[in-house]
Order: sequence, then C-alpha cells, then structure tokens
Amino acid sequence: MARAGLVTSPPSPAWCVLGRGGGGRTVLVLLPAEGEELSHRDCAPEELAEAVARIEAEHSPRWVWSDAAAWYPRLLAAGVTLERCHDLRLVHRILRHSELVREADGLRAADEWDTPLDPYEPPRETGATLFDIDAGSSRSGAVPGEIEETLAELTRQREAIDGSREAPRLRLLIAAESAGALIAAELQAAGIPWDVVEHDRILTEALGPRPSPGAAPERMVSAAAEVRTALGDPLVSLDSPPKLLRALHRAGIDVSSTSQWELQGHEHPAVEPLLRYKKMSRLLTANGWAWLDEWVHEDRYRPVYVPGGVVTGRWASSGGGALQIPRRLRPALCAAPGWLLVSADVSQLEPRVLAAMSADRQMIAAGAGKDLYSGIVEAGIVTTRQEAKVGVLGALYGGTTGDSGRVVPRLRRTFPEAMALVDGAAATGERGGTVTTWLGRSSPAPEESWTLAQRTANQPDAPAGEQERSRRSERDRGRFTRNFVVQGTAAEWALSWMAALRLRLARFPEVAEDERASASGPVFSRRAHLAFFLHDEVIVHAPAEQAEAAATAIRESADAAGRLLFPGSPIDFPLDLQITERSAEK
DNA sequence: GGAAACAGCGCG
DNA sequence: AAAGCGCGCTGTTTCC
Repeated sequence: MARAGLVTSPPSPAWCVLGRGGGGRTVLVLLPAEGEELSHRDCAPEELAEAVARIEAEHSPRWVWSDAAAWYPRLLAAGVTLERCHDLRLVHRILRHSELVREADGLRAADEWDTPLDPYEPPRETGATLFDIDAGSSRSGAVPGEIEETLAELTRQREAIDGSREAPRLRLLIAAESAGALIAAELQAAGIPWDVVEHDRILTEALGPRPSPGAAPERMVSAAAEVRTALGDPLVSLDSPPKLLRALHRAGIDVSSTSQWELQGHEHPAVEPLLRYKKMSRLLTANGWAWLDEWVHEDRYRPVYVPGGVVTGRWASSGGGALQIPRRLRPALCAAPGWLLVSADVSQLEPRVLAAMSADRQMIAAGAGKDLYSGIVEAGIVTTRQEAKVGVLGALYGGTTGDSGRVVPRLRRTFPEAMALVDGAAATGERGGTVTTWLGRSSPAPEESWTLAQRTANQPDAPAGEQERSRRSERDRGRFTRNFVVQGTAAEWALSWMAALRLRLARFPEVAEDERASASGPVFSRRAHLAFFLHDEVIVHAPAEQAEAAATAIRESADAAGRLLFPGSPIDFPLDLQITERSAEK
C-alpha cells in the first residue's frame, strides 16, 4: 500500500514556505493543518540554516520554495538535509501543460515561473550576500522567490492540482519531480568520487603523455601524419569536415560525410588512421586533461544536473557532461578508501514501462524475472536477441526500415496492447494532438505555425511537394509523441526509484568520518549516499560495511517504484547490481 | 566580431 | 550495418 501512503496525506501535513522578505531577510511561513494557527517568522541569512534545521527536526514539513537549485545548496553546505520539498518552478512547468489540469489559465498567466533558472547564474535569493538589495520594494512585477509571489504561486498550483481530473497521479508526479530537485542538488554537493590518476592513465595510454598547452598529443600527431600521407595531402585539416571531405574525394573515397559509420565501409589506407584520429580527438576535446582541470577537484567530479531539463521529464546536464561520460572513462569512477560503489541499472526499463502501462500480459510475461529480449526469443517471435532488441527499439522509436521495420509487424501481432498504446500515441501526434505520461506530464502542443502549415498542405489543391513535406513533418511528430509517453513514464519510474532510495539511505546510521570520503562534505561522508544517476542507472557510494544494505535498499526501492506507479501489476523491474571499488567499463 | 547553426560523436 | 527517440559539448562554419 505504498501508493495510498503517499496519496492520502498524513493528518498534519505542515508546509513550510521559504521566500525572500525585506532587508535581505528570509521569511518562513508555516502552513499548518486545518484548525491550527498559521505562523511565520523571518531571519537573517546567517540564521537560516539553523532555523530550517530546527523546523525540519520538529515538524518535518514539505518545504516550498521557488527552486531547490536556488535554496538547497547553501543549506547542504551548512550540513542540513531535508526530507521533502515542493519545487514551484519545476511543478509550474508540469502543471501548465498537463492535460490532467482542467483550468491552467492562472498558471499560464504567471509566465515568470516558466523560465528555467540558469544553473551558471549565482542564486539570486535569500540575501545571503552582503550586497543583497531589497528587491521586493523596487520591482513592479511578480518575482519568483519573493515570499508574496511564492505564496501566490503555491495557491495557484494547489488549486490546479485539487481541481484536476486525476489529482492522486499528479501529486505523485509532483512529489517525484520535487524529490528529483533535492537529489540533483545533493548529487552535486556529494560529487562523484573520481580517480584523477586513473583518468590520466587512460588518457596517456590512448593519446600519449599530456602535451604542453596548445600542442597535440603524440599519438594524435602521428595518426594525423599517417592520414595526410595516405591522402597525399600534407596540409589538410582533419578537424574541418568540409576540408576533410574534399580531401577524401580527391583521394577517391566516395563518402557524403566524414562521419565514422560512413568511413568504415571503405578500404582506403587513410580510413583506419583517420578513424583512430577521430576517436582520440573526441576523447581529448570532450574529456581530456582540460576537462579534468576544470571539473575534478579534491577527488570529486561535480557536474551540474538539470532535473526536468528534457521535455519528456528526463534530466539534462549543463556543464561537465554528467550524462555523457564515455564508458572507457568509467574506471576513473572509484570509491574512496574503505568505501565501495554499489552500481545498479534496470534491464530494459522502457519496454517494461510500456508493458506495464498497456497491461500487455504477453509482454509482461516475456520479461518476467529475466531478460526481456531473451524472453521474446523464447516465445518464438524472433530467432536472436539482437533481432528482439532492434524490433523493440523500433516499436518505441517508430522505426520503419531495415531489420526493425521487418520485426515490428510481428511484435504488433504478439503484443497487441503494447503496440496499440505507442501506435495510438503516434497517431495523436500526427494529428497535432498532445499525449500524456502515466503520471500526467503532457507533451508540448505543436507550434501554431505547424498546425497552420499542415492545414494548408492538406488542401486538395496544395502542391504535391508541399503535401509530401507535410506528411513527413506529421510522421516526425508522431515518432516524437510515440516515444514521449514511454520515455517520460520511464523517467517517472526512475525518479520514484531514486526518491525511495534516497529516503532509505538517509536512515542509515552514521559511521566514523573517513579522511578521503570527507571530500564529499559534512553531509555525505558519514553514510551511504547517491553519487551518480544516468536515466536508468544509479551508483551509491557507501562505507564498505554499508554496501550490502545499500544494495538491498536499491532493490527494495525498485520494487517500491514499480508498485507505486503500477499497483497490482505483475510487472517487475530486475536490476543488474554490482558492488565494486571501481566502476566497470562494460 | 559575436551569435547561431551545423557536424560529429558521446550517453540512455 | 543502420535506423527510429531524447539529450550536451566541442570545434568549425556561416550569418548578420
């Protein structure tokens, strides 16, 4: 009954709203349960962390603020963690688009809440700097973060939720999204334990020793020389696609672009060193020594996560490329001495989410307790696991050609409910409609110009070229909405997983602080904590004696997330789980 | 001379 | 062997 526990609020759900007041002070408004008295107080910047910690200990309220990204980092720095929050800016963007909200005009009018906070901009609230001015009195418009506007937005949002067609689902989504905001700030504060020596070793092995500034590494220089010799062009730039393409043509290599997948089909002696050069160039520019200098300090890599940064609800990152760390650098992700990494990823998250959403019994059965793709092979639908994978991805992404185009029709016969769900989402998108995830995040409506252009092109007298272009545009949008419902619901599952895990880990006992683990700061060097998240994968950094318990917590949380989203469904979400000192390359 | 777009490639 | 969805980041080219 995990679901009921979250949906029907406990008897006295205090909310504590944080906002900027006058004179650089912060106002705290405690919204109590009915019948109790509303209370508020304000405090100076240097008193804030202590005041928040005291209220958290006494009432454990849901903290309401403009953005976790603006308020939470300095609380964490002061050693304060919070259990739950309501992130108005993230929630605003969900509610104003959601099809489940009946009346969103008020929210849409408050468009100052639509702007995502620029993570590079220093936080503009709480008056924690000495130079803070009293913004409240000097501005005319409503400003997120000021206490009056914060309370007004909370009221708008509560009305929108209470009046929605499916308030319980929306409440789950909002709680999960807000938990994500806490987690993102905590992940950044804790940092990813990073072994600079190992990273340097991988770079040196691949590229040669670190060159002096401005120079290219040895092995890139020699690979480039091989390419130029083979092309008979001693000066050609390998970093300029147009120039390189012309040089390739002059050497008789018939390609339409310089991308690796097109090059690798050709026999020419320039191809092998060129592909080698491209690999090295990529590693150097994206995650080379300059990246190490910029992003890793005191054994921690601290990327910037952007919760809700993708339309589907997935996280994005901004700076540091947290979600694109190449697998070959994974071994640099390494536990502090005396600590361990507990890594877990969900097998075939998206297909399983689709199976659960559509309650497709055959598809659920194919994945029950094992690899879903192997299950499809065993059911006799295809002959190889690779075929099953390509077919399922084609179903999720709207593939029509090649292997996936051949397998999808067979999947449609075997898994009719699952396929009907994604096919329906695609049809809605092609018509210009909106689709919605399991918990209520809706896809953005198409631009007005798009709808208009489609209507014009669909007139019988429209030029054939225009009609063709219009059909292609419709299909593009259909593939987007087809994938949106699945990718978005998978993101909701992952948030629920992490939210449950985070609360379990917070109840772990404290251990003695370790010298190297202390690089994670006062909060995260005394017990197991989340260190990494990547769509369907988490890594917990744990004192060795807590690693087994952390693994159990990860599994329990995955089960809890499944029950929370799909109560009563037989769907399962098996994990690949490993306890190691060093992350595996795979 | 700086912003925007593109190419290419890393991740799920 | 690539395709079909969603991203970020770098270096280069193009545009204003």
